[in-house]
Amino acid sequence: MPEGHTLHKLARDLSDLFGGQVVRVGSPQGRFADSAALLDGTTLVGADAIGKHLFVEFEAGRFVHVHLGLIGKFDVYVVPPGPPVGQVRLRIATDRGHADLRGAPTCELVTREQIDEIQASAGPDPLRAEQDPGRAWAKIHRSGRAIGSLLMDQHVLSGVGNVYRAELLYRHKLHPLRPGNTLRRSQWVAMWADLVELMTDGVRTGRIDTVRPEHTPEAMGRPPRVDDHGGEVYVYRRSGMDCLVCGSRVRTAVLEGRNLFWCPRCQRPFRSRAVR
DNA sequence: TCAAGATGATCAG
DNA sequence: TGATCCTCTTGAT
Repeated sequence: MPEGHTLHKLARDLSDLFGGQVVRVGSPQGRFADSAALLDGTTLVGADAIGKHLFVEFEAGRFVHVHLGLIGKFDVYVVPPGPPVGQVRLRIATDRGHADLRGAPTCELVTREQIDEIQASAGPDPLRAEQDPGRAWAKIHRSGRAIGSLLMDQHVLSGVGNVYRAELLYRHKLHPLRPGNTLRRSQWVAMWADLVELMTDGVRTGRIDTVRPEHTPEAMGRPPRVDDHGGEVYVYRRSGMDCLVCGSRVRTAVLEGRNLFWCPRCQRPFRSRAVR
């Protein structure tokens, strides 16, 4: 589930397990073998995330940059390592635990300067302190692009993926195809505050829950359900199912190659009254 | 056993 | 806009 909260939780877990420790670093699959050899037996300083980018810092100013893409996984285990299972690109290990990276399109050694470049081009990240949501607003309110597209653009906003996009738009009663330049600043301020709260919760729990207590199936007198991505949501991957609030069929479409989900009644075009 | 699909991003045309 | 990369799971055959 590689949205921003996943990477921030990973950074925290890696720092907790390996921070300040001399670690063994390897690449069982072999594609990161040369770089891993440089890091093997050195001290892992800590890890940090910027949006969907993860940076693991080692001594001597060496950083591993990981991007999980659509299918990558970085699993952290608090048990000593056993034989690698599957295509493990990168393994970090001590006698206390290990972490295995699989499927990531990006796993590379980078310098501090390269990290600064990535950070400079990234939009504000709701999960980092002292971020300026006004930088995102400056792009949104000048753009005729769909808000559903702008929210996913990592140069506009860092860390939001398909699930948070669908759910944030639902919670703010915004149709995903509504142009960014038709939004009011007050709407964006509320959306940013909501993102900070939802994503912070996601880091804590490791899942995406967006349904307000008054809208849970239990509160609405409906049978409980389980979403297969491990979280309680309003519309994401619920196409053809009934909206939890109004009962309309949730719709789906493809926007810029990605699946879009919305409720046609709760999220009418050019209306913005909040669900709350 | 095989193909499709998945919570991303980049590049060529 | 479509192709490509990366891996694993699920469902169809």
